[in-house]
Amino acid sequence: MAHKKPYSITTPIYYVNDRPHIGHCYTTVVADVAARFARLLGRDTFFLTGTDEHAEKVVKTAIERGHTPQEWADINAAEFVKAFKLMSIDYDDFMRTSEDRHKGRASSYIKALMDSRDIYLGDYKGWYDPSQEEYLTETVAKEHDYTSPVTGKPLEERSEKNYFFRLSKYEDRLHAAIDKGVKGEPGGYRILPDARKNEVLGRLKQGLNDVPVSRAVKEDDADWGILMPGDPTHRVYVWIEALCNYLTAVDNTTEPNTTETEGDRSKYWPASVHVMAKDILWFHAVIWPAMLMALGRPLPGVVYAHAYFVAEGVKMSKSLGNFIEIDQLEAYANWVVEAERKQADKEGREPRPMGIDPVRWYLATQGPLGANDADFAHTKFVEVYNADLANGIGNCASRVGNMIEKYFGGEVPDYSGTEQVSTPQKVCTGITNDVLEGFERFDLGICTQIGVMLVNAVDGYINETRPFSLAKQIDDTRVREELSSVLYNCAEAVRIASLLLYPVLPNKMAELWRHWHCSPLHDPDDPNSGFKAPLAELAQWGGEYSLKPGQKIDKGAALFMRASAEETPPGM
RNA sequence: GGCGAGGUAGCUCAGCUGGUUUAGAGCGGCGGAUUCAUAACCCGCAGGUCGUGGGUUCAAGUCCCACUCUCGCCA
Repeated sequence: MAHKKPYSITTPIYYVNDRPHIGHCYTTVVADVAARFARLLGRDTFFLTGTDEHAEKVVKTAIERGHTPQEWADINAAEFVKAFKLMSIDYDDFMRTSEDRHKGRASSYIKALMDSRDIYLGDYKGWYDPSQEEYLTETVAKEHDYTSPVTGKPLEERSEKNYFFRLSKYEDRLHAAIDKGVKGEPGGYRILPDARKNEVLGRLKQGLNDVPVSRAVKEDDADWGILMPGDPTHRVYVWIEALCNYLTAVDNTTEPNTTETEGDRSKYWPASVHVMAKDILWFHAVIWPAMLMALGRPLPGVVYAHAYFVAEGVKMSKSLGNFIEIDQLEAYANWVVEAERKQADKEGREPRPMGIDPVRWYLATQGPLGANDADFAHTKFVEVYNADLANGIGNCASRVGNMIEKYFGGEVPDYSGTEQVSTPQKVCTGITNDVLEGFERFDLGICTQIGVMLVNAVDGYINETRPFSLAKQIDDTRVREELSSVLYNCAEAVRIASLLLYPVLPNKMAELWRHWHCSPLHDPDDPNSGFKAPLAELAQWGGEYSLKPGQKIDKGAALFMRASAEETPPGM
């Protein structure tokens, strides 16, 4: 098989002092959607996320709160775990940089770089921003009147011995690798989207300077973070240590050896894709590949830097305090729309909240995957929810299920009377390849669009064939046969569409499969339980996993009830 | 300040190397048809000087110049 190659994807590890917000969630949802597509395609998949914990500020905050750094990190890391659970993120590992496995292996990489003289001791003079734990260039420092551009607190002028990474040495090789990436040649890596690649190329042209990778340990330093191997007077900078997490998570045959519990993960390197927000592109597109070159490790396949979400048209910032935090996304998940309330009342059941899938849908389909920022706005959320989910896939599944229930007692009709290939079936052919192609380009949008397109095709087909009119003459054998095949075609096409929509809507599609008794999951109740077969087989029209004539289909409650922008979701 | 991207229907955007269109799609809006469905689905419409002003050309969103605005990266 052509695609048996393992697929591994990473998000950045998130700064543990942050509160999870839409930005973290977006990056992680994007990676999750890709990972789910990969698994759906039958790839052996590894999806890594985690938290970046060794910052000086973590120590500071911990002390303020009366915790040890580790306790404080534990508390906050748990918040990310919780947030990602809420978002239905199905990661394979959550790396925390305070874990031994990370510290041990990261140290060994640093040591290796020192041994190869890629890291050397030099002098560094500059303006240091303690709140951000970084040095600023003279111009930037001056511009901000020698105060922190972020917090406004005074900068410290520091001069110190520092270890440097010999980034300059890799200039040509980086350029070559990026070029190869563009051409799709082996040994290269791709920076996406193109606009970002051009930025990197442009900046590369200006030449590369070696970068400091350590700071001197202070008298009162808490023992937090990794010390420079062989030099306890220096501590490894957080960012360089953090980058190492991508490797430490899978390089698990080296010390501390964790293969016993994790299995050998070496097959998951290099990462297929590193996903991140644009602010840390440089680290991932230049410094990290250079480090890998220095370490003699293969380079990642794709470095993908998305743009930002803005809130209601306004850029999110600490000063405005307008970050869309996880609680707000949770409020959407808990939102019980008016229509659902009414419907539940009519049916005498408990009204159900919309769940997290619509939020995932919005993030995945409206998000800033390109170079431009995207907006998270309530009215737009409702519009997209209604258009794509309620009126689209939800309504389509509903009308098909309803007709099968109404005309055939809920049993999938027999379609054997047809010789012709129906429109929906035609639309379904080649779909697996289209998805595969889109996936290779990391074009997640195309992958889900194909599912939407299929749903549209079914809606159009229903209007053309008018099964509801045929049903009026259902006693006529020939009409009944035609009706049977029409509805079979609809249902089978919806089933195939649902497979393609699963990566974004795992919970809702699992729900649909339960109702239709056609779950391709190992455990129909667990959207994360894995597929019985790869998409190529699952999506085969009338194949092994298809809907079978005579099998039961339950209409079930509507997947997505229409919302109104007039309503206000809870928590807002 | 340097480098780069871009300004196309209310919104989000397609329009590759100039002449298949009377400049397109999705969403919203408006009208119609229909009833299996969640006032849903389907169909039609919406009259946008393709940022501004020049130029090249038989022919320019599609090339060139200037201007203007927005944005990204860097310093």
